[in-house]
Amino acid sequence: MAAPSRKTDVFQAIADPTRRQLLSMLGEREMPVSVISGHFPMSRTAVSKHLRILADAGLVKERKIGRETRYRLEPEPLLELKRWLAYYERYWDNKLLALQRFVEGDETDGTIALVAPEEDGTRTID
Amino acid sequence: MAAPSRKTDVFQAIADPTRRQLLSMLGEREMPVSVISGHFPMSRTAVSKHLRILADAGLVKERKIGRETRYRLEPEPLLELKRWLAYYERYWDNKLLALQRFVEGDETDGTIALVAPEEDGTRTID
DNA sequence: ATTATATGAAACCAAAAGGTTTCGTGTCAA
DNA sequence: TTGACACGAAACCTTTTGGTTTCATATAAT
Repeated sequence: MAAPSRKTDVFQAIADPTRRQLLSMLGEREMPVSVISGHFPMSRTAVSKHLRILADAGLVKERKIGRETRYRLEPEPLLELKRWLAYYERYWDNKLLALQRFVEGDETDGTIALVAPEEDGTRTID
Repeated sequence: MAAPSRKTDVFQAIADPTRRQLLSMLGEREMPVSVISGHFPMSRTAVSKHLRILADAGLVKERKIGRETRYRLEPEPLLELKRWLAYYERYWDNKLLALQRFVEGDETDGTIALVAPEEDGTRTID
């Protein structure tokens, strides 16, 4: 399955505080737009647009029931974030950090040598 | 300690692909601006601005050496991201998800009941 | 049949983001 | 001391973002 190459980037999607709030809200239960938007100090339409962005990133799924559209959390894309973050776990090990800084003291030309992850966490195939 | 209430949001800071690339690059070694910008298809000034944003988020630290400024990764703020993400781990447990959806089938009024994390992952003290 | 409800689409707008070029300043090298 | 280098600040421009209001459409309720 891999990454379904979504329309909107997950990193981009969660950058907005309103959208993060939406996610936590929709994690609890599926909800229709009007109910959701009741919790925000902005128009229903604005919330609706945020929901679309989240949907484009695969972070929420919509389901039509009668005249209402209900949204619910779809956590799977967050795994990409988790993967990205996992790389940096290694820096939380202080010993490794110390070692690295020690090495830095020597080589000062700025050449890149060590291995990096997929540089930006997105599958850029070049 | 806690959250030093940084000028720029971590979520915002990592939203840009260029900045994510910068982080992975600076994780490997400390580097001066001109060397860093050599790896990007944009002006040195543009890279410099991205570095400032990262610095404002606490994700990189700068150190002046002679006429050059070297930047290095400062991974600590990523812990906020990790904390945020940790909340959603619970949804990756399929059993819990199944249970929740079952419950949803009953209560359809859209009232919020369950406990949410800090809604948007930022320390909003009100 | 008519009216009310739930929602998305469209047009619009101000502010923020991401870039550029130009300029000033501090530092190193001849 | 003169020039080259490394860098940030400032002014500027274009595109994107986050919001608004208005309108159209589908469904539900009377």
